[in-house]
Amino acid sequence: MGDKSVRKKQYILEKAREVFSQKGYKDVTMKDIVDACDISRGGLYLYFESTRQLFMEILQKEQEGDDIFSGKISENSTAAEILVLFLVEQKKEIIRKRNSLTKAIYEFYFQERPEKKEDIYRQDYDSAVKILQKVIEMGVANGELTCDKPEEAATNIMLTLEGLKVQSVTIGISAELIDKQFIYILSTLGVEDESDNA
Amino acid sequence: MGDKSVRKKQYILEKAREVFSQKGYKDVTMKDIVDACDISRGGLYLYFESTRQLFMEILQKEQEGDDIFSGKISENSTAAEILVLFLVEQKKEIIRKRNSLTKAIYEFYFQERPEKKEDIYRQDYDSAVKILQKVIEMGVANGELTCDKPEEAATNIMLTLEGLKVQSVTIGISAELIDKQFIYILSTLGVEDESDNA
Amino acid sequence: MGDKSVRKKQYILEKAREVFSQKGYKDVTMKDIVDACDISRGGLYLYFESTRQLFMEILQKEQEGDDIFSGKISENSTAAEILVLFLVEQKKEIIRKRNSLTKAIYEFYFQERPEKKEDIYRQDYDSAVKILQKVIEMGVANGELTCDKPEEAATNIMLTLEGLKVQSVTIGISAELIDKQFIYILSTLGVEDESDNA
Amino acid sequence: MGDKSVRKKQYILEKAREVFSQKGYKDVTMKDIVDACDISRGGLYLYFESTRQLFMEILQKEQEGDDIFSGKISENSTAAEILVLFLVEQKKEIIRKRNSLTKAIYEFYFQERPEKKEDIYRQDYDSAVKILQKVIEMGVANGELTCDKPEEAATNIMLTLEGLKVQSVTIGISAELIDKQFIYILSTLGVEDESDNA
DNA sequence: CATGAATGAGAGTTCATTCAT
DNA sequence: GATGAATGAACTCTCATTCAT
Repeated sequence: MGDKSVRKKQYILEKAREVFSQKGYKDVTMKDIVDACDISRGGLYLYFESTRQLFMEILQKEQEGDDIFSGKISENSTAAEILVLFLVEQKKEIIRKRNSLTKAIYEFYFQERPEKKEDIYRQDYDSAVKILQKVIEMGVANGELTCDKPEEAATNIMLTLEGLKVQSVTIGISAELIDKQFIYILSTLGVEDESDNA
Repeated sequence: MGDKSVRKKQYILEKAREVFSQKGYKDVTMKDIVDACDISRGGLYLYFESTRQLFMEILQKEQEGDDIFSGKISENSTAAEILVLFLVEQKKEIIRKRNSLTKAIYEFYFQERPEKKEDIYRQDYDSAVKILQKVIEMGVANGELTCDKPEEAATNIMLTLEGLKVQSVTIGISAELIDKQFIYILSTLGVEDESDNA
Repeated sequence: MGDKSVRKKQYILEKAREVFSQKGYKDVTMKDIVDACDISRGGLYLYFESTRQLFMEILQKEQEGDDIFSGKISENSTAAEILVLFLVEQKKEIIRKRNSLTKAIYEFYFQERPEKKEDIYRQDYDSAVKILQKVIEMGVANGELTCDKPEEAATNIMLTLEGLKVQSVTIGISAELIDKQFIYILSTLGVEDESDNA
Repeated sequence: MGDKSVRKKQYILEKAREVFSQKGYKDVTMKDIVDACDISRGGLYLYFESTRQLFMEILQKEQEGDDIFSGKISENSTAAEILVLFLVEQKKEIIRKRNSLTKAIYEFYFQERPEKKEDIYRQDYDSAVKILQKVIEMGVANGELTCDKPEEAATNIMLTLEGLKVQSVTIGISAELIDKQFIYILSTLGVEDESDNA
């Protein structure tokens, strides 16, 4: 029955994900999950012992599914193209209301800081900064981009994205504002806007 | 007793502020406030009907006390000087652990979006963007700064700050990183670093 | 309201005592107490945080009410008379079914060993042994009793009583058996039986 | 499979015995047994329907294994020798922490009084009293011992042992105290101490 | 025989909120 | 105004017991 068990666990994780995306992290109770899954109180505890564990496993799955730079990057992509692809991907993430864990993730991190090893979110962030830095350095090397401080530039992009994410779940944000910011970021790197990024 | 009443209300708000700065928003219970103020359960309800109301009044007071650009700006200050002053002020805000409502504010905004009129935080944000924009435009006008898109630049500064704030309460952040970002931001506006910002 | 509060606490302790005397220690739940007192779930927690605390306070009260040697001992009482008085008192204690905490006390001590200071039961036991020893020594001194080892004799009396108590709550015991044992104990101390002890 | 079945049942009983000796009676859950035996939840129920049934069967086995007077008694043993042998055996029983069911047995008997026929513990007790009485009478007959009331003396020995057992699982007891009591008991029967009983 | 997933009752505990004093 | 005792809803977690496989 291990097979069935695994499927049920996945099922619970999916349903729980919906709950977290609707209610954030702190308000979610085991009862919410139980109701969403239509299983018994005790049944849930067979698979997960707390909302914390549930959430951490959801984050885990989330990251596994994600490829921070979608596979569409070809060998011949220019640095600017890669940056644009990355930003477009991020925009989708920021925009979507339904199914977004953004709020829940923040609430989770406000409350507890996981061990370094388990801290998937942080790992993702750090690796994204590094990759961006590489891309910028590459762009500078072949004359595409202008930038004195690739590391700071990369960090700045990530912080701006973080700011956008937060605003999207607090005071709200428009797609246009995101676009404008992306164009601005690219302009500080010497990339001039020729077309839309939507 | 109106006078006594007012003083008591202020007293409660002060004590409650401490509680919120320690525990964030969602974890705070009316009991926490009662304990912190050393008043009776029923007594608290005479002044405030919920933690929500308490928090909103704290935010209100907070804004009244704040002057986003500290009064130190003289008539002769250059645009760059004003920007630096502003950023230094923000850094203090981000760094301080004690007495910071940052986490509580985020948690509050995750949960409820107040009416526009009451939405002090948003109003502050909007006005800060406008002022920054003005300062940048001024700097561009007198040749101090270089910037094609003052509005986007101003917004970008605020978003970067937002990003820094969030990180300070999630994965943590170092004073150096903040400094580097400030220098980077100024450099994108054509201000070259000649000295420390600490 | 401190007065009312105190009275309510006493009321709860009384009702709880009944519950413990009926159900022993381990089976008693906070809900049992709540039901017995006809108060609300939360109400009980205002006074006691656990069945353990309840039970310990009951033991405390119990001991305060008890005087191990009832006040009836006159100046002229002989050692044998004192012993008989003591044993008769113990018999009452062992016999009574209703209102006896014997079972609960054992269950409590099986589970947790309180700090020495809080360990009222043990203190009582130790002091009883010492007093018995003194009485026996007194009796030996004035030729009433015969005993080479007063300390061991005193301990033996207490252990026999302990044995009787345990049997009374396990396999059961008859009043006659208790009497016979008392007579036997006295006879080992050289006191001959002239009358009944019931 | 009857054979296999029997072996499995015995296996469960052994493991369960360990659990009871560690946790007493009341705290033991079917889950504890399942975990200790490393079998399935349902599997356990095929053999035993409750912890009660388990415990009673353990007691049964226990008694079958026990011979209250170890086989070492020769034809020529004196009454005093037999008594000492018996007491030494009891001391071992009282002292050992590991594998002792003492606490569990008391908890069991506090909760339920089995039918006379099933009441192994009581049967053991009664037969021990009778045997002790016989031994004492024998000792008196051949001048070894002095005792007017052999039945009460036998009962007293058993009650003292009961008291020692209880104390060993409540407030604790030292080996020396046990020795002293044994010497005292023997002395009341006219047996003088010449050597150690350890 | 054997498994182990599933159920649901019930215990412990905390809190917002009310209300007699 | 002010108190704090009282209530009851809601949440977490554990277990005995059942049942499809």
